[in-house]
Amino acid sequence: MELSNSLNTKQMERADRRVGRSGAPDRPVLASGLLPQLLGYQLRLAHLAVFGDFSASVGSLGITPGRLGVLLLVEANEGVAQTPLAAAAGLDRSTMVPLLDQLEQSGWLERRRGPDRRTNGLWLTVAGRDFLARAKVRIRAHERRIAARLSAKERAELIRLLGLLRSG
Amino acid sequence: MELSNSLNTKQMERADRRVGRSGAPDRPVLASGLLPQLLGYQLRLAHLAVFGDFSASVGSLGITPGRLGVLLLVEANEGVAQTPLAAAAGLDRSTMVPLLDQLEQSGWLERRRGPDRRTNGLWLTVAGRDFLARAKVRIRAHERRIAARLSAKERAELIRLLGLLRSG
DNA sequence: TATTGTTATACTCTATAACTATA
DNA sequence: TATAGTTATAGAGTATAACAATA
Repeated sequence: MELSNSLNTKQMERADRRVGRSGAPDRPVLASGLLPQLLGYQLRLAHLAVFGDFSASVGSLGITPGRLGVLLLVEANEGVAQTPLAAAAGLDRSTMVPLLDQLEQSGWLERRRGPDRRTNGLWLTVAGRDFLARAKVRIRAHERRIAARLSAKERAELIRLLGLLRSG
Repeated sequence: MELSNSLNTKQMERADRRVGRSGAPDRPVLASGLLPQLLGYQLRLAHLAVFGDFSASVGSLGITPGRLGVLLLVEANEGVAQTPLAAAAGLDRSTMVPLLDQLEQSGWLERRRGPDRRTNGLWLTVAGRDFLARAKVRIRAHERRIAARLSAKERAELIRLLGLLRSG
């Protein structure tokens, strides 16, 4: 899953500047050598462009893509404990602690003591639901933007090919 | 370019465990909610899988993908100064300093005083060339592995679609 | 004055190991 | 003993600001 590992604010700005919608990326004057022939490199550039747009769009709501991803996971699994949530997000459970602290401080989720009293169940607050509704508007706009040059068929084909890559 | 920002050893191992070739990824028991429908998320998973394979393959040579990328850029632009190299790699020039220190300590490149005596020209050493030759063998094997499930036509189509995404 | 490489410093994201409370 | 959450700590990768040398 690996929802975190997200760009921070500064990195978002740099990614934006480099690959954003403001026209041509400021291409290095340097030769790129072997790099452009590599599938992984092309994948990285595309990921960077898409993720940069996502970060800029979602970031202005005051959250990073990683934290938003965690919030979406909690939405889909209300009452989930921290350790399985961390596993689903591809993070260590110790890494999840301060991340959840922040989401809790923002008032978007809360920890409730579970039946097994070692665990915390995670629940969205009303504010958290409101926030997610607003975030999803941004997400939809983002999806429209990045897929603007693809037909529905091409979009589906891209997802299929990405899946093949992943299962390789 | 953004060659760095690479996975470290620990992250490589985790990525490997999660998406590697050892069979099924250990899927979270959790519902994934909105996430799987997002193009950016699918892109991220594919990138993670490919980058994990690349890291594992290249990492056993004692270098991170980010540093190897810088080495490839120097190969394609011998004599380049630090600042334009940093720009091409998407890094700050201050970030490039310790990175180049390491490559220099590994004996793969050297700084030579340029005609403008404020600058260092960067040059591969003989050992650096040898190393790159070995690394390229790994890179080719990696490309074969990740594209194993794609026909030549599909591979080309994937690159085309990724390009469309990027120029969106 | 401006630029290059450098240093000092700090921030983000992440992990491991050890602690505590519960089981 | 084992597990869940937490804390303390560390490391990788990155940036900004300020400095010395050179232009």
